[in-house]
Amino acid sequence: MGRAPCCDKAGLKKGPWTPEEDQKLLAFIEEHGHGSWRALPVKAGLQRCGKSCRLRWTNYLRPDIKRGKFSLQEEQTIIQLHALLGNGWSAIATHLPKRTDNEIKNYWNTHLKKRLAKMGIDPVTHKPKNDALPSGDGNCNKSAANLSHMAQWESARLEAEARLVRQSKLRSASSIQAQTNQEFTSTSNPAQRQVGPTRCLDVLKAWSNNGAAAGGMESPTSTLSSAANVGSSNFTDHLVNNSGNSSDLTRDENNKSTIPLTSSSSFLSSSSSLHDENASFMEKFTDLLLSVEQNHHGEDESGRAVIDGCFEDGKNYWDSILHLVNDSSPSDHHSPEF
DNA sequence: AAGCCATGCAACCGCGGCAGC
DNA sequence: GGCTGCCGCGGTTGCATGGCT
Repeated sequence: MGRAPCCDKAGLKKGPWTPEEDQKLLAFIEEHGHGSWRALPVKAGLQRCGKSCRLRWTNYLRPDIKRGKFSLQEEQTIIQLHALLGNGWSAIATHLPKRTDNEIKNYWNTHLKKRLAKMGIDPVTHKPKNDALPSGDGNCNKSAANLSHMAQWESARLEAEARLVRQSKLRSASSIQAQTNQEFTSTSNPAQRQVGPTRCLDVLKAWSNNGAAAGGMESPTSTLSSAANVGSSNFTDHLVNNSGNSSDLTRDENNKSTIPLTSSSSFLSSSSSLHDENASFMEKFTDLLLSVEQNHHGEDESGRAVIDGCFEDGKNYWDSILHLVNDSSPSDHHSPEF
């Protein structure tokens, strides 16, 4: 079964794009916008299928694309968002301005996945590979359940935001030629502007404040599947109560769940000092990443030694991050309230 | 210098979701 | 409500490049 290939017609070119083709595509989109991708190749005089044109535009020709090496902050954001969203590259990409989902996906597969593996962390679950987490007491499990519930919320919210971004882009597509450069370079999309790379740290801080640092905290994704089994908890009650009025909530038709869309302002209380705390956190997490990076090309064993140093006494990946959060937070008064 | 291998990245492919009819 | 076509996403492939032997 399956759909017939969109461009199986003879005469349609495949493979690498030539500068001439790029120029044609660019010129056409700048003048007319892309409109229907299906019809674009003919109008633009290109012997390509619409799909190929869309891909070339979104992944390469778009003026807002930032190329080159990923910064450590971007890496951290990717890792953290991947822990929440899994392989939701488009959703992750909405939180990394100027990066495409394809680029992020490639970077994950070629760099970050390997690095996490080298750190002894399963890149899929973001848990230590030979994880032998103690079952802990009831409180610990409860905290884990609460926090995983939170992670589920955050994950759903991020996806909803990503969806809004996509819809917004669709709406603006028709007028793209009038604002091409400005729109893409300034990230005028409100949803996209709201969501800075540091927002994911809110979740980490929340985990921290919910006793995760007490040890044995699982990664969000690792518990997502079980989160649905968690009943209404104090935490989630607070979450709903504190999420502002009902206008802050929107119904996500795909996820069939109610999701706070006003970003961290409603989901987690944020304060100006959070940025400072994040900066401090980032510095320490950067050191952690760098220590791995510096051994990236070295022997596995030497690299492992550094990793062991970073994760001594069996503390897992998330504990380390959470400890960094704690250490970076001189006062938890500014932390999310629940 | 040549061959081999690993890596990175651009591009393709197939599928699912959604909207219009 | 079912069908069809389009778009976008995620997985995968294949080529280019650089490093090593």
